[in-house]
Amino acid sequence: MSESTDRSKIKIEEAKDKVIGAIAETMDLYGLTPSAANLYATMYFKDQMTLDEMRTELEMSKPSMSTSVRKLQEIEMVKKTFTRGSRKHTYVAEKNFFRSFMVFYCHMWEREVKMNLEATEEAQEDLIDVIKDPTSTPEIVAEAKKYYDQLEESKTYYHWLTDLVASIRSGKIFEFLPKDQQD
Amino acid sequence: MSESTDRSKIKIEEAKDKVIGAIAETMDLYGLTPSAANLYATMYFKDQMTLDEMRTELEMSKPSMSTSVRKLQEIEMVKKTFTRGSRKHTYVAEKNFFRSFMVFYCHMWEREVKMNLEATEEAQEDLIDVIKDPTSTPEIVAEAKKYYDQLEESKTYYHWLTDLVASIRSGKIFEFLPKDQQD
DNA sequence: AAGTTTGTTAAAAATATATTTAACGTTTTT
DNA sequence: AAAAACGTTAAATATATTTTTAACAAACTT
Repeated sequence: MSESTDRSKIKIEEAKDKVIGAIAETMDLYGLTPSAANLYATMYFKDQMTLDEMRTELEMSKPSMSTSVRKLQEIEMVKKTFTRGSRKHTYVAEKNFFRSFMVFYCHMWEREVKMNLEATEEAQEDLIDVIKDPTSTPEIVAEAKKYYDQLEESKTYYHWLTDLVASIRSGKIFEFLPKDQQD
Repeated sequence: MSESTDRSKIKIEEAKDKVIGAIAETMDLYGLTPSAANLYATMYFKDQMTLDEMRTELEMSKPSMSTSVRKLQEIEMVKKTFTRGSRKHTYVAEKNFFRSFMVFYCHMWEREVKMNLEATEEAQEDLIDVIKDPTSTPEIVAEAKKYYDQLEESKTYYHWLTDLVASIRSGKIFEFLPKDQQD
């Protein structure tokens, strides 16, 4: 193998590594552990990988790869694939960033809406009790009303988030914001 | 002060605490420290607060409040307000979730686009060098092309994210997804 | 059936992050 | 000018998270 071939191979690796670094840093910011972030970024340039290949490539322990890949499966950044012949499990990275975006943010936002809306509505019920209570002083009632209104107002946001999730899931958002707009 | 007044006050506090807990947990998931998350959620129900009030309310150290409030200012969840008379600084929480959404995600997505697009374009230049290099073997060229095309494809996503940020910043997204849609 | 291979679980070690205590520098009050 | 108030920085402590090593269980091979 010639030296210039070596140089080209090294240059390809360097090119990949630049992108791997950027993707991993981004994933890290999205709350993945460094090992899961690096793993996903590495898999982004591979067809498929086994646990042992991951361990070799990232020079990390097998349990670390095992937990990382499971976490990535949970958030649907990686899927298990059936490979006949080999006993080893093989995994494939999701390479469509639109799909990753959809799964990641929709999941996050739905959780947020559910949790906060439930708390908000329970709180509003409590506040209504206080407002209706004939023994409450006018000051107390006024305070309860103030918070009730603030919470009512905030619900607009949660409803909007719900709509946003729906429009992403259905793909309708791409009618408004097309995918192929240039620069 | 009567007992039923006490009961009402307690009920109001409970109502607030439910929402505070939910907001704080969400913020936590968004990468804030517990202390900053709790602080923001607490401030959500207050007109304004000084550092000492924060310390008393959350029963935490002053430096902890100081760092937390600075972090919250950075991401524009809290603003410093001028209060005449008092030497103490006063802070106000952003109560419009739409604005918080805009600032938080636009910042995050712009960072992601800048970072990943830069890395992608640098990588593509390297790959073009390899492809153009007359000493590269056909196999090497084919490999370089494969990665080049994969990167080119991914740019569609970054362009779309850029458009999404623009439509949120400009408010145009609300023409497509109105704020006041009911349930 | 004994011995491998593969992947996971559990405990331990390593690392990173969050929070507090103590010290400092400014500004203000007396 | 000395003392107090306020906020921040730096070092130390506490806590949580991540990763590894070691032990295990299940499936397969011989």
